[in-house]
Amino acid sequence: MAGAEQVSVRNRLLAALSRADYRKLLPILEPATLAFGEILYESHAQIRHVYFPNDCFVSMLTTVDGGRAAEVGLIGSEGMIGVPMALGVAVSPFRAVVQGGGTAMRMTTANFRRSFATSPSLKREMFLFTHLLMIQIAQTAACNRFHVVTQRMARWILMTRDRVNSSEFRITQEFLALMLGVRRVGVTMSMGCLRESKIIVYRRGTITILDHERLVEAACGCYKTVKNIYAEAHAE
Amino acid sequence: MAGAEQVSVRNRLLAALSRADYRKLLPILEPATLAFGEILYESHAQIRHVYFPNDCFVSMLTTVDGGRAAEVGLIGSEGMIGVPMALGVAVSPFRAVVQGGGTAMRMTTANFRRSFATSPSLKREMFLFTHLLMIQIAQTAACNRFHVVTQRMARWILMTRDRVNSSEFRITQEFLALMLGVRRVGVTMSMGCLRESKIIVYRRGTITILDHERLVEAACGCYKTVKNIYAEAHAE
DNA sequence: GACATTATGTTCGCTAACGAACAAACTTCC
DNA sequence: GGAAGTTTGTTCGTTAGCGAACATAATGTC
Repeated sequence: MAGAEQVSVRNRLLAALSRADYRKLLPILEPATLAFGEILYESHAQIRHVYFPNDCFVSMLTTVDGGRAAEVGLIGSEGMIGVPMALGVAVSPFRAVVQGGGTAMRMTTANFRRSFATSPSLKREMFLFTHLLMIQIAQTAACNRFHVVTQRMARWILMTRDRVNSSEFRITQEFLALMLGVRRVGVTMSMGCLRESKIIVYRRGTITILDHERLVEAACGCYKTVKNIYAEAHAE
Repeated sequence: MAGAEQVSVRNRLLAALSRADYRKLLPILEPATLAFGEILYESHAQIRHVYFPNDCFVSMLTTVDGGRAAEVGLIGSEGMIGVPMALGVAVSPFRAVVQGGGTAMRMTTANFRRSFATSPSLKREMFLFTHLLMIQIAQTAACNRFHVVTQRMARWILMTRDRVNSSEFRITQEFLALMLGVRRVGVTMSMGCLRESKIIVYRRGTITILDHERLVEAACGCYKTVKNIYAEAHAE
């Protein structure tokens, strides 16, 4: 048994559990190191583990036309990877790709099923997160419809900032373009604009936010909308 | 007590319940007639009833920038309106608008909470549907990103067809444009194309599908993708 | 230091869709 | 039968983004 004691558990979903439920989970939680680019779930594939990110974060992608993919959700320490399991489904409809490397706690689906049935606070927190993820996905749908690349990109940078909890992080334009479902040229242009306005700087795979406030202005309202809903849900 | 016996229950989620659970629900289910355009939930508003459509269907809309809205989900007799209740949340994140008038069974949130806790098959079916709705929303997000108006419109017509279960139904271009989040001009153009190709005909608020097969070809793959996932989920 | 590799920058012509405005046709209702 | 309202058709100039191709710059590797 791996034991969760070796790594500091900083997942906020786990942190919200009742003392009793958390104690029950500890022995079956094992720490896992997730590297950038690692694929946790392939689309339509069986879910083997449920992950609770500590300091890593993961993109959920949906593919269309058998090839092109777009990000529909971004999950960090506020949530979990494997939401379908909470709904009794052991197949992931999305591809889950590690976006920022780091550690996570994980447990097998078998262990998860047992704990889930007997841990009321785990149930409650996971359902709440499922609800929030659904809102995030829906907002992304509307966002994709109405907002221009610069706005969507600014939103993505902000969402990522919140999850790495740092105003500097590594990301290439190519990769960012993949997430947003646009050409790399579009990202180059948009990032050029933000740089010219001294809102961000970047060089070869690293972005640094200079002016958080103006970045929020540059982003569409979807950023604030979703962030507020997440915040309200945990204020109650 | 209204009693569900007066209206034939044709909701397929209810139909999938165990005999015992269904019996428990019958006395608290009341029939409701829903008219086109009726708003079941306003965004961020309290959920008072959960609805199980018999022959009506309902759009879930997300707004951005405090005004413009886009449809993120379409729900008919295969599902329910009020998914957040299954996740323990009594506030609807979306606006729910009746798209096609008809009847539905409904129950109050208080009654729902009681039944939900004691009806395993209701739980199972509602979680499954929550999962499916999430997939539909995510697919819409990617669809909005990649596909042109004609494809998205064709997809919408097909999805609606499946829910009214008829190749002819009433819808104005103006309204369709609102759902897709595009200008009415765009819908006029796209529908003109489909008419020219003899795939559909229409006149003042009524669409008729002439060639179902070619309409599927004109639509993006998102239609088939989601439809197959729904079908597989109920084949198990 | 030379070289391959990766990341970013720039250009081209083209198309889908935008906002705005107006015209025409069909219904409804008095 | 005429007026008002609703639905559909068409046009205008403008813009964001597309696909493709190529140029430059930074980094790692032997």
